[in-house]
Amino acid sequence: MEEIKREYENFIHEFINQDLAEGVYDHVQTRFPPEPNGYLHIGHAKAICIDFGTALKYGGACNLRFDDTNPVKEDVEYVDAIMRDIRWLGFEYANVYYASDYFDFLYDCALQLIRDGKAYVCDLSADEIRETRGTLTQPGQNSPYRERSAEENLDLFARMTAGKFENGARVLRAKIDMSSPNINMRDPVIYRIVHAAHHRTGDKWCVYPMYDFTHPLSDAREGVTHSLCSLEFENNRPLYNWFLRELNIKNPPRQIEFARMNVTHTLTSKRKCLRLVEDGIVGGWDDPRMATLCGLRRRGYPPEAIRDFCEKIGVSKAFSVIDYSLLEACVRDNLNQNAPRAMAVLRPIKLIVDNYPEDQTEEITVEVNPNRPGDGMRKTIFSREIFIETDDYSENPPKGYFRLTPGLEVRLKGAYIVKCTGADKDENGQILAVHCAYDPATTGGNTPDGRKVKGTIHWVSAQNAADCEIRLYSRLFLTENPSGEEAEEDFTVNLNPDSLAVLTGCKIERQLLTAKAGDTFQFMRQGYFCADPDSTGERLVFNQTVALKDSFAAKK
RNA sequence: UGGGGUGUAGCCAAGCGGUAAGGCAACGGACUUUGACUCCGUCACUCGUUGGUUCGAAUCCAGCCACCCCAGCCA
Repeated sequence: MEEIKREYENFIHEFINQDLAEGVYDHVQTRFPPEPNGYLHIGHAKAICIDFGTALKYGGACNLRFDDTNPVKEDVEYVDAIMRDIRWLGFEYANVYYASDYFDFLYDCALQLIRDGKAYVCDLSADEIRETRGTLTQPGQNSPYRERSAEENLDLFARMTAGKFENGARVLRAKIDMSSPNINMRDPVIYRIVHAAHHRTGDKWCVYPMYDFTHPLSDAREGVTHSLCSLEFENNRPLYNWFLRELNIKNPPRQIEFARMNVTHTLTSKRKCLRLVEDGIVGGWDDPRMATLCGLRRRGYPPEAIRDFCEKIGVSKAFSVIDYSLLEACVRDNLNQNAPRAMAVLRPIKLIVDNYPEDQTEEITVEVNPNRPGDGMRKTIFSREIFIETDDYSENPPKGYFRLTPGLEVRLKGAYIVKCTGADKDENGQILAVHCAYDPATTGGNTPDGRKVKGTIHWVSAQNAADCEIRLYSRLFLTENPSGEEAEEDFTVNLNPDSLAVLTGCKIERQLLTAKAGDTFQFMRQGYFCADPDSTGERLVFNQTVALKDSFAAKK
């Protein structure tokens, strides 16, 4: 246990440990500060795990704070979704705050800056401000309005606030240094006029504070000690500290940056995701192909697996793109341990057990999850006609093939040992059905005589199938990589009430899944199925297949 | 180009002057009532690069190279 803890030590903890040791802080408080302008995705999961995980590690609190300072982009739809997704991921926020709750406080701070001669109202247009900001190599020029008196600034700012001016007519700027090599310090805008209703404050305001001004002061007001954010804000840190210093904030929070997460084949750009939704390319933000947390949830990804993933990728400042296979490994690992099993047949072919009475059926039992004996057994029906995978029968098997082939035996999982006796074909040589004979002495697939049966295949009773719909995704990613597969295919599936399924018309073989008639499934890449928790309330899933097929193919 | 960052295996990532952890992927092999799972083994004489300091450098110093971020009245 101790070793595991040590493994997750990272540079953020080093900073915090030092702060604690030096008495800079006597506790730790963090925050997760999303802007409610979109859904949380896998990339946010890392930030959430770091923000909440760090608080947890030090016994402190982590609050959720909505950075809602730009009314034109934000919406309550997103705040609700964000809260839901964080809870689903498994984290409890101590409080929910909104930057908009601090508008009065922030306004007072702005007034203070003006009185102190550290902020001024600037009449330059957006274009003029850009032109006088200078470039990467050239310093900017002071605004002609930079030396206005505090009185004039106060009056102007009051009129801005009173709605006397149009959008963009004037802004409030911090008076710092137009020649700073850090462009963020060149008299940044801290308030702008936006005549738009805010999703929480309505029409109360028509001036809104900018991020750079809002963030440090919100952190300070909440008592945040360590403000963890991603690398692109490193350039903003001097500004973050400037506001705290100029406003004489005691016990100022400290900003620490870490590299954000990128995952191969995964699209996390808010803008692009929004377009996919708006253009109807996907069914919504929670479409299983989306990398949003709610999309992953509908894929059947357990939240524990996502947290495990975030721990495994570590925390550093190096720009990284994590291979998707790591995420999948975490999901597989979790599912393999916890998911109930079932048999399903994709691309079915009929297997007729000739010596089994036509009117007979019997109940067989199989473990729910071989890794968890405590989960008990499940029942399913065996009958004379069953479906098996087309690929599990071969007339001219390659070397090393140990599934069904004429003259040889194979075990039907949980049922009987059968020997293949031949197959029916149509005039074109297409196989219509495979025939076999079962050994009544091998109930449950046991071999009382001790004989070795190398192959075991899954199957499903042909009689008890009921129709239902299945949506099948041959690839769960939407990707920017043109070589990435994006196909979505719809299939019809037959499910019987006893957790046996026959899936017809799809390309994937050998799956294990749990199902009830009427369930909806998503196929998730090659490897596992998942029930849609929204429709069934239960997560299913797991399999092994394609990996099996691949390794088999590789051996040939 | 000014400033701020980052470079350790195919992908992440430890390492903090004493001779390159771990995970994913890959590849061998064993086991198996699903060829999955599980298990065992292999996988960096070398840390972007060139020099320097040192008995000793991935770790310290200098130069160079590559990539990322900043010129929103976005966050």
